[in-house]
This record gives sequence, structure tokens and C-alpha cells, in this order.
Amino acid sequence: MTIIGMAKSDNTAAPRTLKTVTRSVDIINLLMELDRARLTEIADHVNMSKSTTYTYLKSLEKSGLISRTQNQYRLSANMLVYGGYVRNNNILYEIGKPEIDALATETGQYSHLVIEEHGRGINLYKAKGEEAVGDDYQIAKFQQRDYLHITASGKAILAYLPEERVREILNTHGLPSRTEETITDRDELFNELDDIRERGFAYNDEEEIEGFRAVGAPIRDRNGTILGSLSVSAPISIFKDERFYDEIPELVVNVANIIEVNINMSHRSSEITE
Amino acid sequence: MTIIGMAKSDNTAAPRTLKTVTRSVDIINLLMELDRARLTEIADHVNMSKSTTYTYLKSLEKSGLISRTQNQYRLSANMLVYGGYVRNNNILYEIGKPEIDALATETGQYSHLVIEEHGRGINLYKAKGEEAVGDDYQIAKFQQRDYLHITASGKAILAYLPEERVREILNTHGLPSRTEETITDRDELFNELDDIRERGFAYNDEEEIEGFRAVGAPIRDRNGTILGSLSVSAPISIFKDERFYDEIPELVVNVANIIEVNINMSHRSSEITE
DNA sequence: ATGAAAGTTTGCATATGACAAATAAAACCC
DNA sequence: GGGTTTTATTTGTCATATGCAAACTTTCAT
Repeated sequence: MTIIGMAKSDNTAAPRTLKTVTRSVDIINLLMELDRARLTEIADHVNMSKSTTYTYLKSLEKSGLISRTQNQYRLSANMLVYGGYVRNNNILYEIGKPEIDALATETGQYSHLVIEEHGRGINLYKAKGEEAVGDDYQIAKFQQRDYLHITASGKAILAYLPEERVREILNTHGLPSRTEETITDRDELFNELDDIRERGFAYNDEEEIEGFRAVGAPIRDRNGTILGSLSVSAPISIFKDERFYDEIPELVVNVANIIEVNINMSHRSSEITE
Repeated sequence: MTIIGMAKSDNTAAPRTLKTVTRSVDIINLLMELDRARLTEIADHVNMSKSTTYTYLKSLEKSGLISRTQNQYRLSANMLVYGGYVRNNNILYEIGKPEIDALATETGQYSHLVIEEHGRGINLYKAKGEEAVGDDYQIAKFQQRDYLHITASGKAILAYLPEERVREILNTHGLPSRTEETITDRDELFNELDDIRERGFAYNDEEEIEGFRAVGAPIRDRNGTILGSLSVSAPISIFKDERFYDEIPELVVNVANIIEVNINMSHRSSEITE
């Protein structure tokens, strides 16, 4: 009775996709992995002939997605333009940024504003408090995106997504673990999500990074649709139990509520259809 | 004897480019222009059949470059991941950010860190001082990229780029004007660039935005190669002549020098080959 | 200098993308 | 609420844009 349901019960056939697009994005993602690479190296990684790869690289360069310095290719600074556009036009960023800044200042720690896309959590903004350690804590430095089940902000989002959607996300990404504490079992996760809904906020107790704790709260629109979430994180030594279990959650939930109110009052709130 | 040299004396034929890539990026850029759009609208704009456009949109969506909410397509939040990656891995950002922050605090105004790519100035980072007006001054709000000849930071870069490269850029982008004061004449621009090199920094006196002034200074590596530039900008009422012509330039050049020293001392400085 | 490695160009065959037409699903409207 | 228009999706077919190999050029290393 194994229900290892990779079923993919699409009644609708998947729409056609352009190989050229897929391959282009493969190259772009590869460049984010390698930081910079030369033609031959790239061709090897993506399993295309050198000549074909050459054409791709030239095309991507001409279009402004990647750039080249002496035969080394890397992501173009234009990506900043696209990214900046997305951020500046996001109402959650517009309204949430000052609150996140204030929260980081108040707690002295890191505070993050997160949205979900394609089943992953994407960092919309982060602020660093005075006492926060690490330049940007540890490895997470270059990371703008993470699995939802391993962070407080991510779990706060999952808890308020339709269950069907959650299952879809789990099917796509699974439950990879990051530390001993990471939740890797579906049932356990669903229980956790129940708890989160009951409490109204999420904990992350060393589930992402050993020695780190975080508290996250959902940000929802007036219909209850989840828009994103925010979190505050710090080393255990700073988030001792009293603070971690009482003080911080109150603060975080409070700020989440403020953002919700401001968004719902905003004339732009109609834009957030999702 | 008109030497209106659009000559394009390529002895090398332009390499092949993939139509699919060009079209994909056209769609991406269109979405940045329209913010969000539906299939039919997009198909109209890019002059492709609806069915073809459909395939493009699905492909781009699946690859994570764009996203869809109820048949409205827009840039994906993933762009933040790419943009964030580019920023975080840029040594000029790493080293320049704290200096720009300090400069904004010190002057109370806006300070920007700019790099050049594809002949345009791209905002790597900006900081806002306490007394700076506007949420992000005026229209410039969503803009992450600008022509080089209309800003102080841009002119500071142009002044230290090889003349050949400057001509290339001018051929590509021309000298579009933004205000009455914008430099729109080639010879005038080259004279200006001479002046900038003599002084070591650039002025922008209402050339970009009416009522706004800025001072920009180049940031170069030990070989004299331009890496980027920084600037401080404010309304004329704040940058009165004394301040604009003496005080601010000294400050700006000083910070540029500090950044240069730090970059050249950095072990990563080898990365900046360009 | 010489050879090897990396990048670039070109011709050709075929897989891939473009379109039209058909179908399905919304949105509109009287 | 049913009929009409608009919009989105699917599919078959054909033309061509893409992928590869092989030739050529440049760069690097010894």
C-alpha cells in the first residue's frame, strides 16, 4: 500500500516549453553557482557542444543577461536592474521595509521580510541590528532563497497556504534537511503547521543553522491570503528561552499586524491579487 | 567630407544569436515596462502570434524568470535572487557600502555607488541621509540604470574609460537629453570629460533632474582602470554654491580614495580584471 | 618556436519553434 | 441566464532556427 504518489495526475498535458529558454536559464543558474566561468567549462557543465554553447553565451551577453570579461562569463549587473525593479514594485517591501528596519533596531538582531515563489522563500529585504553577529550570518551570505520548511518565516508562510498547495510544494522540493533539527517528515510538518496556526507564529529552533533560533509571523491580506512573512533571528545565546518564547514572538506578531493593517489600507492593495 | 561614421567597421562578422533568447529578453523587458500584462497584450507588443507567445510565457514561467497570477504575467521574485547574487559578490559593493552609508549620514543626502555595464550606469547601492528629500527622489524611484552622460557618477566613469570605448558607447546610446542642462553635444561632452580628469571629479548641475545637483568621483584600481564611481546628490537649495563647489567635492573624492585603497589592499582585488 | 588548448566561424541536417486553426474557458452583456 | 464575444490553451504542420562537427584562428604554455 505504498502511496509514493509521484502520480502527477495532470489531466491537462504540460504545455510545450522552449528548449532554448530552458538551456539559457541553465547557463544563468550555472553562472550563479560557479560565479564566473569560461566557454569550455560551461559547455562541459551543460552538456552542449562548444560551438552551441558559444552561440548561447553570445546571445545571452548581447541581451544583457550575462557579461564577459576576457572570456570569463558571469551574471550581468543588469540583474540588479531586474531585481531592483521587482523589489521596488513590491508593496510588501514598500510598506514592510521601515518596519523591518525598526524591528532590527529594536531587537538588535537580524530581521527578514520573505515572500514565497515557486515553492521557495525569497528574501525581499533584510535588516541587521547593532548586536547581530556575522557579516551576514555565515554561509547564508549569498543566499537569497531557501526552502520554506527550514525557516521560521517559511513555516509561517506554509501554515497559511492552502493545504493542497503545500502538498504540491512538498512534492516538488521534498523536505531536505539542513541540521539535526530540520523537520524532514511530512506528518511532523503538518502537525507543526497546525501548531503555528494555533499560535499565530512560527519558531525555528536550530532547524536551519545550528546555534540559531528565529521567530516568524505571517503577513496576510484581509481575505486571509498569505502575502509573505517576517522573522527575527539570533544565536541561542542571545535568544534564551524567556526571550525566545515570549518577548520576541509578541514583538514579531505585532509588527506583522502593523504591516497587514498598512497594506490593507493602502490604495495599492488591489494589486496583490494572489 | 561628412564623417558621420556609423561605419561599423567590423572585420569580424557578428556572431550568431539565438532568436529565442532575444525574444525571451524582449518579453522580460516588456514586463519591466508594463509591470504586468496578459497574454494577448504581450503578444501584441512583441509581434508574435498568440500561440507562440503562449509558449514563451510558459517556458519563462517554468524556468522561473517570470511568474503568473491569474493570467497576469510579471517578473519573478527570482530576479531578486539573481540581483542579490550580483550585488553580494561585487567587491565594490562589499567595500563601498559602508563608506556610502557614512557619506549619506555625513552629508544628510543621497549617496550612490555606480558601475558601468553595456554603456549604462547601474546603481549598485544607494543610501539616503536624514535630510534627503523625496522617498527616493522623484521619478528616479524605480530606476536602477541610467545613461552615463547625464549623471555625475556616470560622467566620472566616462572620463576614465578609454576614449575608444566612450565613442562606442555614444554610438550605441547617443546623447539623449533629460533637462535643459543635459549635455547633448559630443564635443561639449569630450571637453567636459577633460575638465573632469583635470579636477578629478564630476559635477552634475541640473543635467539629470531640474533643481538637483550632484558631485561624482571615479573609483579606479591600481592600474588606473575604472571600476565604478560614487556620488552625492541634493536639491540646489541644499547644495548652494560654496558647498557644491568646494565642500562636497572634497568629501566625495576623499571617500572615493578610501574605497580605492581598500579595494587595492583586498585579496579579492585580483577578481576585478576589467 | 612549437605544440596544445581555448575560442570562433561556417555548412549542413534535423529537431525545434512559429503559426493557423480548432478547442476550451472565461468574461461580458442584454 | 443564455448567448456572444473575448481570451487562453492545445494540436498538426511546415519552415527555419538551432545544434553539431569540422575547419580555422587565436591564445597560452613550454
